[in-house]
Amino acid sequence: MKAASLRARVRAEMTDEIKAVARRHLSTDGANLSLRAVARDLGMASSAVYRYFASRDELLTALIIDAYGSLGDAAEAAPREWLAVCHAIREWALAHPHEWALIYGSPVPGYRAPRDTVPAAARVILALARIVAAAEVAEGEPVTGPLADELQAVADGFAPGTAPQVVGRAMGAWLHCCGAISAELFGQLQDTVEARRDFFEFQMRGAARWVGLT
Amino acid sequence: MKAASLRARVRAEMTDEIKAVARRHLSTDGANLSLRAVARDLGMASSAVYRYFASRDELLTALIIDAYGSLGDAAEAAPREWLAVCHAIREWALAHPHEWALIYGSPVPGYRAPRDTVPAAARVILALARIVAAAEVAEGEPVTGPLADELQAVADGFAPGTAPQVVGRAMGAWLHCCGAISAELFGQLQDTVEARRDFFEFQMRGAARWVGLT
DNA sequence: CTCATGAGAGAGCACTGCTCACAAAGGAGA
DNA sequence: TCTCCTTTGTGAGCAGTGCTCTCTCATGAG
Repeated sequence: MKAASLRARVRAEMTDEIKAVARRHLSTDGANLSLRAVARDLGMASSAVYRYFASRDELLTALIIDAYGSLGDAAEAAPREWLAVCHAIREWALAHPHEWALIYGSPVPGYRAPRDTVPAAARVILALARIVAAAEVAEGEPVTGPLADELQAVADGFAPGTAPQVVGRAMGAWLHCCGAISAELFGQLQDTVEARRDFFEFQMRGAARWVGLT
Repeated sequence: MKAASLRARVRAEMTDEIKAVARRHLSTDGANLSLRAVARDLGMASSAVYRYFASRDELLTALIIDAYGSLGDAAEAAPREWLAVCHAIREWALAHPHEWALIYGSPVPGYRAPRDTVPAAARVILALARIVAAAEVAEGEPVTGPLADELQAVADGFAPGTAPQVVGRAMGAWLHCCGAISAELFGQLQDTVEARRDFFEFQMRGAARWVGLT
């Protein structure tokens, strides 16, 4: 796997370059990314790009996976504390709004790349789950029915030993976090709340209290 | 304004017909709505549609406003109770997923029609705000700083006499609601939670408790 | 040192949004 | 009633898109 990978090496570099240009286009033109424009910027024929990505959707999927990774990095780099991680996530979203829209906005073609994205997406959630699992939170009133089993399964996978209702509350906090960021990014708070950071912190403090942290 | 409106009348009918076909296309093809395809379905030249909508974006804006109206209707038709309204909103979203994506997903071209949509968007929120305003909720610990003033301004506009921190919590509940529905619709809960309705109810019960209802 | 494989070019298809000059067709004013 | 003139619809056309195909050619593998 040394000299044999020379060709694979330049291929990987080219792939990265395409993704970089595509990411730049994404941040200026929005979600309607043009493969031809990317090729034009790279000084190559549009058909050549298809040697690297079978379709525009495949390029987008690659960008989505990378975005999950980047967001995961940001979340893991923050201090292991609820508010810190939340703010790290929000700041990443503010810095990469179109990539946030790509992963948490409406699915672009009405279809979501199925399995490839799941592990990448899990990292951010895990960063929050770790905090909840590490803390001692009150269990509160239990959930019942099939939902309890499902939440128990999630708990077994993500944070063993956590009560299902705590998992449910943690997921709620995560939804609250996503909702707040998306609302801010997508213009839902326009002309209503300008103290965005304070508002977000207020929301996430509430979410933490609901989960049972502190 | 009687006979003079004959022309305006057929124009309005034509406009509605275009929007209806566009809505149908939206529900099958997703967000990448094709004006030409709509025209084709109507048996008219694509250029004729431009007599009614100056651009594809303008058509989409019209659909967005209509969607807000439809959602507002659904929310107002529900019993004036927290959980009932939340479930009505969710059920509307499940019935009109692409329209939900249109209004609460990522902005399609990176741009949001500015003022036209605001009053339409307010109705759903008002349906929830009424419930909070009508209930007697504990004020809890107060907010301070500029955020408090902004929340107070929102309170004065939406539900006079409500404490700013209650408004903040209510907005949080709304964000939680939006986040939960979007997550369900956009596939975030895939392979994790199947008891969707129970999960949503669990979330919104928690949101209500956080606001201070019941 | 050959030679197959991978990378790139370019034409082409069907589609898109949008503009333009043109042709009916109907209501408004004389 | 007759004449305009605004409104509505047409079809061609431009620039752009995703994607496929065939072709060429340099280069790394054997």
